[in-house]
Amino acid sequence: MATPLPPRRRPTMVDVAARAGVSRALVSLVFRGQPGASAETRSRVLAAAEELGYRPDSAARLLARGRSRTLGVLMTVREPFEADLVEAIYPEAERLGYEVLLSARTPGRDEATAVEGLLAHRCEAIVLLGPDVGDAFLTELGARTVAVVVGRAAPGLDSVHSADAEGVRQAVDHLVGLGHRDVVHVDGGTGPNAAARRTGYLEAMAAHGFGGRARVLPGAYHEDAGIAAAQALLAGPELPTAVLAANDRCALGLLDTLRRNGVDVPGRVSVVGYNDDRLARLSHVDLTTVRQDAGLLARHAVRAAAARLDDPDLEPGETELTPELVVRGTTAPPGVPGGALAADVAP
Amino acid sequence: MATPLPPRRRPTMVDVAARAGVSRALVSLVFRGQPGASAETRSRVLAAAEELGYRPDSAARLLARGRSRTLGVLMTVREPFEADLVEAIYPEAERLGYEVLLSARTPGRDEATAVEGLLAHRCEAIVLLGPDVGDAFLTELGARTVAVVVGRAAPGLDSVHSADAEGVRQAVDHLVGLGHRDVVHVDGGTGPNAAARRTGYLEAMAAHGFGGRARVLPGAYHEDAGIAAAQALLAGPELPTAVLAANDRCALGLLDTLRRNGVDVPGRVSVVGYNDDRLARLSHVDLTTVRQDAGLLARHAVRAAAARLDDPDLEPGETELTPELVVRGTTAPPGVPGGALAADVAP
DNA sequence: TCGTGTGACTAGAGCGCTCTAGTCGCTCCG
DNA sequence: CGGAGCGACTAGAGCGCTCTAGTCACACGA
Repeated sequence: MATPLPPRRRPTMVDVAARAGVSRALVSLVFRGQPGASAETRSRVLAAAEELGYRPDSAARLLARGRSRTLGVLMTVREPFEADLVEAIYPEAERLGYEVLLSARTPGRDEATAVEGLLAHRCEAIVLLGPDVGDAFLTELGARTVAVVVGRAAPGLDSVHSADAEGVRQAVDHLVGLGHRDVVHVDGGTGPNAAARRTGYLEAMAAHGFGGRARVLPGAYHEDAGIAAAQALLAGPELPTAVLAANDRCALGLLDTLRRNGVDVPGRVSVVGYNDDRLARLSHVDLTTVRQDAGLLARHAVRAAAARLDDPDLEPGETELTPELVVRGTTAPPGVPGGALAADVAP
Repeated sequence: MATPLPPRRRPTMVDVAARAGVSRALVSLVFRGQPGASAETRSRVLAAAEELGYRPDSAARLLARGRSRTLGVLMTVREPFEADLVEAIYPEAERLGYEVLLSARTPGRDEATAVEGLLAHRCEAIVLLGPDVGDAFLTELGARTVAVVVGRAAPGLDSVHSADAEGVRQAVDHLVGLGHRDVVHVDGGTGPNAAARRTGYLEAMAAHGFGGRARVLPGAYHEDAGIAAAQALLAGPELPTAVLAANDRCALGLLDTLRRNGVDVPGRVSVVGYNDDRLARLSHVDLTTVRQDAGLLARHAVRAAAARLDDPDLEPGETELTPELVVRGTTAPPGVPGGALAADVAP
């Protein structure tokens, strides 16, 4: 008995109800998993739905229900750390009974457009990933809907981020503990959190009594900045024994350029990144870095959104998670051949 | 005259209509940009909407309109090539008047779930990125909705992909042109398109009269496979002078491992990737690779979806784009010190 | 015998839009 | 002067659901 496919029309509840010989309301009931239908009827409805290839229309469902129970996520394709976040958002949202809609910010599509799309789809809350969202934009958005920012502090909004100064301090402690004295920081420029990381570095150096040796190189949150910084270091009078990069991508550029120029890492120079994104963990990179736990950040963000949704009068809060240093293969005590090699490399 | 914000309720057309002193229908008309409203009324409506912070609810709009004009995109966060595709899909979709909804396949969220979400949101067509979608899944999906697969051929569905054998041939031609005789292929294992690339390689080698020297190493589409292949080569009796990797990620692992073991690339061994994703283009990678034009693939995919939507009776078609070799810094003529170095490296 | 539960089911009013089929005043023409 | 034509606007049905307020049959205790 082949299913008589209606022309092209997508089957609705009415079709299922007719086929199962029950009312529309009963079908709705079954699909919402509510009590009130006998086991026998329930399975008959389900079978009818299956035969027709019926699936509930979430537009209609959204409309009829007051709430959409949908979370919008603003992301950047291509940022490995955000990918980690997205992966972690899905399960937590599901656990709390929310659907997730993704919208990407790209070079040709700004945040406003991306968010507009999410809002039009009735997202109850927006989770903004990545710190490169404008401040003015944020406050305006916060006034209009529930918004949670992941990766940086946001005044007047819910935000989840890690304690950057603390993370940097751990990295400096680790390097100093290994015996390093000349630790250079390649910073994140004007990027968000860059100031916090920079300050954290300076303070940590001072705390160890190396305030005078602290040295900050201008950088940014991408590979090219790392490459440029490495070239600057190679051209300088003497290589430091350790470099603390603004983030993992910057560290990667740095690492690669140093090695290509015959500098042994970690033998001659130790390198530390920040974020612990997937790239850092790859076996051929094996970067010592400061981990921001993407899973934890994501869970907190989703919960914050849900909490605000449950109680709109809740004060927006800032959640600061403690980052954790992950020691891998790019750090070691300053090498014995250090001085000699430095001389070799320096002009 | 402050806007008297209603408790929390999102404003609707009725609110706007009341404020502007017109009917609901007129507001709808204005928002759809249809003729039939005087310029004066139009701006009055727009002003009222602005004051109330009204934005049309796309769930309701979707429901009322027959069509959703929404394209669903199934993607994998974290695959650089897919990021390129997504970035290119947005503008083309907008050009054709479609919205885009993203849904990610993650380790904990399979394709079926991701697609289900898109379908529930009334996407008219689904664009599936990345070739790791199951075949059975595809045919079932194709029967249910308009689906376009990007990155591989798909029987009975619209698909857009590049001519893999041709791309590989270009790579082999390039290497042979440089003087290489011993070109090894690290393949993509059972991965999609891997067979096509493998065959392309074997045929190209044969065409140059080197069929007997052709050598395929088992691999996969990720960095670890490249690392393993490099280790196998290093452990072997003699290094080839060139390696053609299954894709860029594989090439990256290969590249890194070779260099770490003191093998000069491209001096001693040339390496070629496949895809030309962003990573390959980074200045510190600078990989010679076969480009699949993400922008072109994306545009074709979106257009194919739109075309099928306009005319459901259209035969599904396979679009094959010609890939193009991009010569960068990882290929060079086989080095003079080749033989000697090979002996050095071999045990 | 009647209430009074209770479990299984249904009727019908929305949700916020779109869209068809109007109505209402005008101007213009024969 | 009557109506055709037109621009500006409105009424109201309907999209596919959810949800409240039922109805109906049946068992059970007093």
